[in-house]
Amino acid sequence: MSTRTLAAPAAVIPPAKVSFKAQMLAVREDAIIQAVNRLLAEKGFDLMTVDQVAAEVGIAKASLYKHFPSKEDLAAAAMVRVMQRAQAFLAGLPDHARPLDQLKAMVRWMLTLQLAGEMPSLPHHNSSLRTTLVGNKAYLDGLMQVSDQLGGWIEKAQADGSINKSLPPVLVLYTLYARACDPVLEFLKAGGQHSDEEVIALVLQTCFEGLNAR
Amino acid sequence: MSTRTLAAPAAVIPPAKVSFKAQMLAVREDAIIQAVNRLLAEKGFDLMTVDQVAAEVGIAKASLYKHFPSKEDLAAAAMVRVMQRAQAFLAGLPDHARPLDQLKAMVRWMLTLQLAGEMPSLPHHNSSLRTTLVGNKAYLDGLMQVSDQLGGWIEKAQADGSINKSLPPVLVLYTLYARACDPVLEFLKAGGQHSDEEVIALVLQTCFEGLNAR
DNA sequence: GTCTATAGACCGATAGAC
DNA sequence: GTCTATCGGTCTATAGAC
Repeated sequence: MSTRTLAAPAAVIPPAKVSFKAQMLAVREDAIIQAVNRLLAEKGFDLMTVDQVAAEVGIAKASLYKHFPSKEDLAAAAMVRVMQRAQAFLAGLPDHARPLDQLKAMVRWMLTLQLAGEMPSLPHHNSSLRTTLVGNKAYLDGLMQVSDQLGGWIEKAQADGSINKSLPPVLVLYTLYARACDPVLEFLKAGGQHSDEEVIALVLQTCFEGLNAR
Repeated sequence: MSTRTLAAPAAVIPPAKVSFKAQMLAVREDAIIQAVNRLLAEKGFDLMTVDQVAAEVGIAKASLYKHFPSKEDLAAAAMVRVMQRAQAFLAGLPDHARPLDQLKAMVRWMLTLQLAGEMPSLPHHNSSLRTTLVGNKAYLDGLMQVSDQLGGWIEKAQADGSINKSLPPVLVLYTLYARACDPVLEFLKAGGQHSDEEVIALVLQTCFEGLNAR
């Protein structure tokens, strides 16, 4: 990651060589992060071992530590990637849509990610992991940007009357974020009575419409 | 536990002695379970060590294994206790209330338990733990009874029009259960802007009323 | 004196780190 | 590929009850 930002200007060092090395690093790092992401989604942080990551990528465990100094940093890198994907998704949304629909689209994206087994699950407890995440600027920046975007839509949606004005915006934001680790998805999927699309539609409905009849 | 069910009739063995030993065992078992429950709520299963449990109870680790054959069984015992508390709470509810209010009362109870730091948090991943739980009759029985009770109220609430009839009852049940590990509580509490009672009221509202304006 | 339960050392495995 | 720490689980010497 830092190799790219610290790379010398193209005029000083032949761009092809630097770009090649950088590409190599980037490609392998991406493979690592993808493996970490998948394993985090499948087993969670605690049950994921660094050996499994190395095995899945097909490299030596020691090579992992050339890229990431600890298991916590591996998880953080996966979260950074998720944030980048989230930002990319948000950037691709049509900006003329209703704020409520933007929010629903975002939640739908998170639910889809979770059902696809690509949503990392980190334990809320575990102080070392939290410390690493809080100290990761890329992650925090991504989280802040996403939160700002969503927060803006929330306020707009409350202003236009589509979201309950009496709810604190931060509650709405947290409630949306919580869908990223909603166990209801897993339960419903395990029941086998509904397709993925139905599961998503149901959870979206309970999230925005609630359980009460209208 | 089996000592009591296998105890000889009072006429054969002095009841005081048996009762004393049994009481000792029961009291200590309860202390163990209480400690496990607290540690499970505070740190989660993976970060809880049996040494910590022994230290908190004030007994030797080996003594723990006189009562429970494994760490997983410790967690299961804590869950059994939670289920018993849930059943006791349900039994204490006025049976003339509206089904919707019964459900809300139950969710409120779960949220209160969580805020009090008494709701064990178990990792959904972790096959050995799941195996132990599935094999624990007391836990399964408790879960089934609670689910039957809630399921009955859900159907009644849908029949009387207070809960959305288009939602599968099992979705409603899972959505209620999910409040037991809702990260929104933790987030809101960390924000420090709301009292516990406000947090509970807000989460209850989003759960039943949703985020949309009515 | 015997028997049980305890305390605390101890072991083996596993996983993170280098 | 090794080193070390940690943790789940066991073993043994001992203290205290009867």
